[in-house]
Amino acid sequence: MNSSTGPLDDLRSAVLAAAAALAEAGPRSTPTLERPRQADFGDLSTNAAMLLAPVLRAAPRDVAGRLGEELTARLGDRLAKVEVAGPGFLNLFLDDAWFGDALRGVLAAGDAFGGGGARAAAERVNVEFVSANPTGPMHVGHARNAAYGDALARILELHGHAVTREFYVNDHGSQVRRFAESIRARARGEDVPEDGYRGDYVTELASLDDGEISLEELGRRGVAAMLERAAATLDRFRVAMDVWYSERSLHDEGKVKHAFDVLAEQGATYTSEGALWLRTTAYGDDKDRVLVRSSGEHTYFASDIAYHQDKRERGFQRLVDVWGADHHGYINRMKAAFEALGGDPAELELLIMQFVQLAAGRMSKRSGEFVTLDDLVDEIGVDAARWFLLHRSHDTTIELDLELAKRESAENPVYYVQYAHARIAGVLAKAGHDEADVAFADRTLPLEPGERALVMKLLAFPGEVAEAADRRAPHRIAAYALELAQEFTAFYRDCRVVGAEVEDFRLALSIATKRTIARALGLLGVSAPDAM
RNA sequence: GCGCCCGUAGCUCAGUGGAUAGAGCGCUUGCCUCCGGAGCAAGAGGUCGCAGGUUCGAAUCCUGCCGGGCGCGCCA
Repeated sequence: MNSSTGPLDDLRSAVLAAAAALAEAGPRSTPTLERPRQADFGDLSTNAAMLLAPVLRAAPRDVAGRLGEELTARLGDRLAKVEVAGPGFLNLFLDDAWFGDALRGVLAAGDAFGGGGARAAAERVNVEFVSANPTGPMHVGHARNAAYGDALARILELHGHAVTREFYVNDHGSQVRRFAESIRARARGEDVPEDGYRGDYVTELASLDDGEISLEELGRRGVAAMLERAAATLDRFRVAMDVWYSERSLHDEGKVKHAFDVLAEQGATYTSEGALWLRTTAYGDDKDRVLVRSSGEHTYFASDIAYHQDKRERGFQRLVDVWGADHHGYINRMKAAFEALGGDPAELELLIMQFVQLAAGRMSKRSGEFVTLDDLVDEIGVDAARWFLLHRSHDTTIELDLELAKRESAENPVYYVQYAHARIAGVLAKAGHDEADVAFADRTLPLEPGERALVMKLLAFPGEVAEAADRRAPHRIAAYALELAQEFTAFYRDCRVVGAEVEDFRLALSIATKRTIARALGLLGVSAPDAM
């Protein structure tokens, strides 16, 4: 737990201390400290007095007045002015020196800026995502899952957690057999079976079948080939998995048996109608679930339980699974199973990605019936694709019209953000500044509104990272990056940098902005070019 | 029928108790002697699905409806 992650947190502490001076119990909930919509409401505003009023049984505006006095006593000349406004807001006007120190703080934080604000202790986190079946190419749904899981991992890392990125490989079971049968049929020039795989990619794998090998071996080779493609596609999409975890290995290494033993010890399994069941209803599921079918075959659920038990035994403090919306009906049973294994259900997070809906009538021809991740990257590039997939909340469906996306890619806001970054690089080049020396003298000329606004926006970054991390919401970083770029552009419009009397300050501000844009884009896996 | 997600500007969507609800795209009108015009400024455009409730205060929390998506296998 850090005592301070920046000037905003110092102010927040001062507000809380001032509140505590008025009422020992403090406000009934955490006060806000945020940038008001209107400039004449000050640099920052807090609702602390309104939260305190019921506790003190006093009028909110009176409480605000007293709170302002307490705050003034604590902050001295850093606080240029306080005003009581509206129903009881307290608007804070900060001194120029405060902004100068704040900017120095941003620059001094260097690569750590934005991180270190973890509200909870750092954890070892396993993020399992994509996990596309190795029997077909990855489509846009996997692309969204990949972009989201990877960005979440990057955000959690900056936030201070130790993250493992993991891909669960479904290389076991009937689908692999059907995949092998499909390849063999193509190798022989026959039609694929009724329930087989039909894409051209299956035909392309026909050479794997020399006619001698077993169906099982052919399945292994087919899966290996598909995984190689998946890894290449993900690499191109800037996703680097740490672990590719084989479902088959769970069976081969006795981990399924082990998980069954753990469940049996807890008395959570029973046999009925020739099948082995897990009593998930004891943990909130609507019905019990089969682990071993009466035929003797294990269900997919059995593998998944063993997989999660293995993750627990590998010492992660938090497990995050990123699933597609079509799996949400699976949540209760997985949570139940996790609890039956002895796990704390709070340590298992099952995040559901809503679908990418394809605009009707604009399907890709290449893969037959869907737009693949590779298609998307081919058409609009990694930066635009990742931005498009990440800039909305994961729990809302997004609509993809590939033709429209192509046409509009030049108008994509991601380029606006990148442009701001490149423009700063241009300004620095013109000033002959190498970004090494970011020192600046204390201001004698008053700060311009654009300068104050830009510093404030920079200071908001650590809080945004914390929110994005805690709420598993990378899209907030995209929104922040756009706002920061807009704030810089307004500053750039109003404040001459090169040759200005306060050039040193403005160069330092520009550099801090450039780094923060690059960092925010980096969290999304989007590049920040110096020229475009 | 039950469960999960969604319903906010023409379109795509931010906004999980605070001041006059925002952005991008699209549309209208201006702006290239000016550090990068992939830009800037101004403007039009809203019953925040509907109805109750909680609160000093609700797009936000609760309840019930309506509409859309998805899921309810001894499939994976």
